[in-house]
Amino acid sequence: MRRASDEQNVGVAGLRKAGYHHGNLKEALVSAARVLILEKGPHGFSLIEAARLANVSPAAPYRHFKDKDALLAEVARRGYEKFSNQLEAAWNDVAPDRLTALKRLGHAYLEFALTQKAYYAAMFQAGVSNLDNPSLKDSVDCAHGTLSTIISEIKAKDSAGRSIPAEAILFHIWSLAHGAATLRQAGGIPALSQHQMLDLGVELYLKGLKMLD
Amino acid sequence: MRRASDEQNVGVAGLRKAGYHHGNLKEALVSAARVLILEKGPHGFSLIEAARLANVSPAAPYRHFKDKDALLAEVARRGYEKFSNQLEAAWNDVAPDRLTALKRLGHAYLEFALTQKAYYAAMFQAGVSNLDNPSLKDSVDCAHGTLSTIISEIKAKDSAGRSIPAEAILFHIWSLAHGAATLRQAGGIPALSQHQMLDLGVELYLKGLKMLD
DNA sequence: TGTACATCAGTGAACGCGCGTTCACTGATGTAC
DNA sequence: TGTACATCAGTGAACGCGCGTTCACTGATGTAC
Repeated sequence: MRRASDEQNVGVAGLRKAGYHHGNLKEALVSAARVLILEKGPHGFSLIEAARLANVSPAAPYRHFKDKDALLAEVARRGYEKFSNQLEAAWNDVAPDRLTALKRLGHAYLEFALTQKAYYAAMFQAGVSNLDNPSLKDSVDCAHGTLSTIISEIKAKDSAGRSIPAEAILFHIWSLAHGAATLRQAGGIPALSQHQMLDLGVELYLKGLKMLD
Repeated sequence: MRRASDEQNVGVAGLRKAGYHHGNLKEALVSAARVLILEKGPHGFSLIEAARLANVSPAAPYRHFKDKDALLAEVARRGYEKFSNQLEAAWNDVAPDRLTALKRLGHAYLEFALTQKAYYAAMFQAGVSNLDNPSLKDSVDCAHGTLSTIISEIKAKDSAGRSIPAEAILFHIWSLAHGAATLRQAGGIPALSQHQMLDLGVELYLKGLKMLD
């Protein structure tokens, strides 16, 4: 059987098990959770199933995670870390101007959503409740920090000369990228790929802006 | 206790129960489902809990719905109907031009997402599986039909004179509206309301277009 | 209008299920001397 | 290097829970005559 996870780089990191001790169970559980989240969504996966996928008894995960939510939160935490890094890289990539950087940012966002569906789901579909987790909160703050840095570098006005809040611009780009990410799975428009759809949207949107580099 | 449902017009339609027969159980179950979806999301609600909310035994719902998914699908079906009507009304509302109509369409979308959270969740967060349900499929098709009509009336080019696919424009507006709808619940930008955020986004986006009325 | 009866829309008890979590345990590993 | 022992990371059986669903039933309603 070909699993969806094959296309998503959700390897079986540490899924091997030699003897009584697993050796790498924490990693194996995170991998298993990603596979299951990919298949059934962040609400559909179960700790017992993750343990099964890691060839381990149902009680074993409790040596590494306080409870089911803690595992889910760990997946989300790693997602935010990776996300933050990729957005930062896209923004800092040698770009001729801020406008191009914004486009790249949008595509980096879309790329993350498409290639890291499990992380994406854990981050944005798992419900707000896991903000309780302190180490997850740190990662979210870190991602927000990255975005804040980006925001602070954006200066823009519209064609009438009114200045536009940088947060709003970032948010609009985010909306277009998030929308494009949702396009395929909701039965989309065959003529345009998701990246093309995003590109067109951002292109038109940015025409309404005057970027001050 | 003040429930979230108070703000969402999720009444207890038909929740009364006189004697042995309920009299309006189907409606009561749909209402109950909306309340529960609002509180716990489309995956978090249970048929038994809906029955409880309608003051009825756990087996009673099966006189009106084949199974749990059928109830969820009925909620989604009604959502699509209402959605379709509201979008159509917004588009057909006496508008000086297509450009204004597009803005109104975006706001109608946002308004629906904000005031009908339970329907919205059942429609767009409940997973694709319920497309199996034929009467739900009809409603989805109906909504798509409404959008198709709208699309067919849009003719636009960008500033360089290249014509832009109408579906794409609609999709970008949808993305911005959907994004704005997600804004509050994801801890947003205090300075701009959701409607203001959408307005700004659509305004800038449409500047990049030349609408041909 | 009254009665007989089919049909409808409930009841409540029961089922099997998978889940999250706990517990006493045990085997492997690492460390002090 | 060898031994004693603490600690770590597993086991597997068990628990209580709420769920979806089924079943034989029963009370209320509607209809034919």
